[in-house]
Amino acid sequence: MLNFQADSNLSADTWRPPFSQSALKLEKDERWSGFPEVLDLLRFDGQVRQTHDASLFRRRRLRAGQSALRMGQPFDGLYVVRLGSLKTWMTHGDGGEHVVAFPMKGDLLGSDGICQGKYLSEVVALTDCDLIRIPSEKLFVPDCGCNDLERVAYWAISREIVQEQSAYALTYSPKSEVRVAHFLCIQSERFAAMGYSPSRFILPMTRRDIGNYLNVTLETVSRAFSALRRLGIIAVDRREIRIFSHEALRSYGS
Amino acid sequence: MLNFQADSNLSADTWRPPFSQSALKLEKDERWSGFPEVLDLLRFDGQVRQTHDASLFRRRRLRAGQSALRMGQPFDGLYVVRLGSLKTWMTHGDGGEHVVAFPMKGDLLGSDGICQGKYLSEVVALTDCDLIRIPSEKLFVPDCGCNDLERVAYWAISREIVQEQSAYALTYSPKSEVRVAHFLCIQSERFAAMGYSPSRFILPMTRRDIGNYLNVTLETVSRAFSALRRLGIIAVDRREIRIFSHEALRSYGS
DNA sequence: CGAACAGTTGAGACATGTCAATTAAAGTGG
DNA sequence: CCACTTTAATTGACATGTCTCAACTGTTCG
Repeated sequence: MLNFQADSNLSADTWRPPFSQSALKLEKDERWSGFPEVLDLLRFDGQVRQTHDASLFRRRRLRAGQSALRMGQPFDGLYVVRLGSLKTWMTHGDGGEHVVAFPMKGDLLGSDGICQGKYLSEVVALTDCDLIRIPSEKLFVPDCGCNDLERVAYWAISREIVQEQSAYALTYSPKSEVRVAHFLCIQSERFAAMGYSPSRFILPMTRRDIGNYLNVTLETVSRAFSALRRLGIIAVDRREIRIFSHEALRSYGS
Repeated sequence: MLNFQADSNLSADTWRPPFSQSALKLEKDERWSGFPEVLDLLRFDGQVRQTHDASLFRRRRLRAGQSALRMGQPFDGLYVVRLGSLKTWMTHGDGGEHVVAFPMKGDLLGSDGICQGKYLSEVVALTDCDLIRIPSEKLFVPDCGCNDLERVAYWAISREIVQEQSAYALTYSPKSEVRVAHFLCIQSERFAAMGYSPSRFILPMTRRDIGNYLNVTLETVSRAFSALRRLGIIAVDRREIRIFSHEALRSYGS
């Protein structure tokens, strides 16, 4: 029986939805983040002139289900995810909705709002979230452009492009099972990049969201999970995923 | 018989692959572009401090089939397409390739190279092309960040994000015919944005490229074209497309 | 406790992929 | 300039993968 039982204990580094109990209260007084924390969250590896920048950025907390950004809303800044998982989606003109990303800790929100001065996608919190707001006033300083923050922000935006291209390439596979396997690989890598276990994590999104993201139906996602489970590559229990062979998952279908 | 005959004359504003005869020779001496031309190409609608910026940017010409950017190559700047059509693709790890964009006049190339210092996708010219190089020296000036160019570049990068999201949403449709119809809509709009006819143009890419881009086989693309032709919505002759009803094309499948 | 939702699984319909044949166009070399 | 090859594109027949519809279970939430 490969299926992972929900009642067994999760290890300390297993990712789980944050603030599920009352973690929010524990840091009630920490409502600001500094520039170094932003750099750390973004995993910025370049050089900045003044690491002693004393700028403080206001945090914004969201309950699961709340909107972080609304489509059409005027651009008022970028957000860095400090904690939590979100879902970015666009309406497809004719009413159809399409999930385009699942932002997590360290990801940037709102970068699509710069060019038209308004956000062009909707971002909703899947779990309780903690965001750091980088207001447009600090981004676009007209008097002096000598601004480390601006440089870092644009570096992060370039990274967004890469991530989107990767995500786009994700949907390029003839078979849905391969797409799902690849999706799990990417999720695993992202959890690893955040410092959590790459072999055991809880997906914050529904099967329907995954299917929408991968352009298959939720039933197909479920069947793909079951197929991978039968092969002994993963274990599935609701939204909890355990990966037994990253190699098999990565090379699945090729 | 709706099928458009190849031997009939194309109107002046119908887009056709540039430099097909000897247009290159005509502007042999124009090897530089100024800042205003870059702004115009990018269709930048914001404010810049000094429109009298005398910066000149070197152009780079490519023959059809030549690479504009190679994956892994160190980042040395961004490029703005002045003329021509290109194809951006990524290798998918296991050898599979995926077309992620079809850049055209006014589009930005190389924005995925900033965050890791090397280009992460391959860009190849589908037609003869003329690019404007914006070197990284001019983009990242360490001594004084009061740089309009940098601001415009990042604005354009934000637009890239939006375009990619739209392209990603493109693949979200249950049926392949809908995807192909939507693809033609987008192409039409892009030709219109460049000042060409939205109702009559020549696709620069093969059916295989389109299929790869939309994640269907080339036969399915061909069948979708034929289906739309039989409905009287479009006419197809090789790579030349005529659109008889933009409305029908846009709302197809919904 | 009942309602709503998330998820799994099955059966059948249908769309798309695969394989193959054909045509037209474009490039190649004598 | 003409055979020759290669490539792009269309179309058909068939196999197969995915969607649709449906039933059922377990969980969550009021």
